[in-house]
Amino acid sequence: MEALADYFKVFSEPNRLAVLEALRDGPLNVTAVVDKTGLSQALVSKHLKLLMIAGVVHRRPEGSLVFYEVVDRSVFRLIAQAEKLLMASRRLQFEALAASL
Amino acid sequence: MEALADYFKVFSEPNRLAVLEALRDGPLNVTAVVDKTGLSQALVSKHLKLLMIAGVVHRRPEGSLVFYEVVDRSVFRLIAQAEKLLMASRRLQFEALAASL
DNA sequence: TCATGTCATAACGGCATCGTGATACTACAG
DNA sequence: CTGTAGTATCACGATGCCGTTATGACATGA
Repeated sequence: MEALADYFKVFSEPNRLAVLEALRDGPLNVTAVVDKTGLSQALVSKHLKLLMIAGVVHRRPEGSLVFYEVVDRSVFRLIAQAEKLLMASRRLQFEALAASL
Repeated sequence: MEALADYFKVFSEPNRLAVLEALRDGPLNVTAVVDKTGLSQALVSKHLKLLMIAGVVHRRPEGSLVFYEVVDRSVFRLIAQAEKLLMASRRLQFEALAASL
C-alpha cells in the first residue's frame, strides 16, 4: 500500500538508479560514486541518504571517508525483474503497432 | 536508466497499486474498479490510462463498458518481490534499533 | 592551528504529478 | 430523438520532489 509505493518510489528516479548501479560491484565512498556517476556531490549525498532511509544501502564511515554498500544484493534481482517486464511490454507494444500497419 | 525509472514510477503511487490490486482476480470494467477501490471515477480513469501506457494493463471496450485486464501477471511477482525486500529491510532496521538499546 | 579534502545540509526555484470538479463523449434503452 | 449510465478528458490548485548553489561540519596532514 502506502509503504510499498514508497519503496517503489526509491527506484523511480534515474539518478538514484545510477547511484545504485555504481555500488553494484562493491562498497564505494561518496566521492567515488560522484566520479562514477558524474552527478554533483550534493545530489549524490541526497540520494545515498534516501537509499539509506529505505534500508537499501548501509553507511560506514572510515576516517574522513564514508563508504556506502548495498545491504541486500537481491535488490538487483528486483531491478532485473523490472527490466525484464519493461522489455516484454515494449515488445508487446511494438507488435501491436506492427499489427496495426 | 530513464525508462526503467519510469517503469518503477508506475508502481510508486498507492492508489495505482490499489487499482492494480483490484485487477488481480481478473478483468474489471472501470466502474467495478471504482467500487472496489473507493477512488473517484476520474482518478481511476487516469491511473488506468497510465497503466495502459506502461503496458501493464490492456483495454477492451465491450458495449458501453470498458474492461481492463492485467497483461502479464508476473507484475504481481515484481510487487511480491518488492514487498519481500521491504519487509526484510524493515526487519533489519528494527534489529539495528534493538541493538542500540 | 590552519589548510584541505570529504561529506552533509539548508535554502531556493522549477517542474511534475496528484486528486478534484466540471464537462464532453459514447452506447444503449425507452 | 432524448435521457441516462459509463468512461475520458480538461483545467485547476496543491503538494512533493528534483537539482543547484552555498555553506556547515568533520577528519586529517602540514
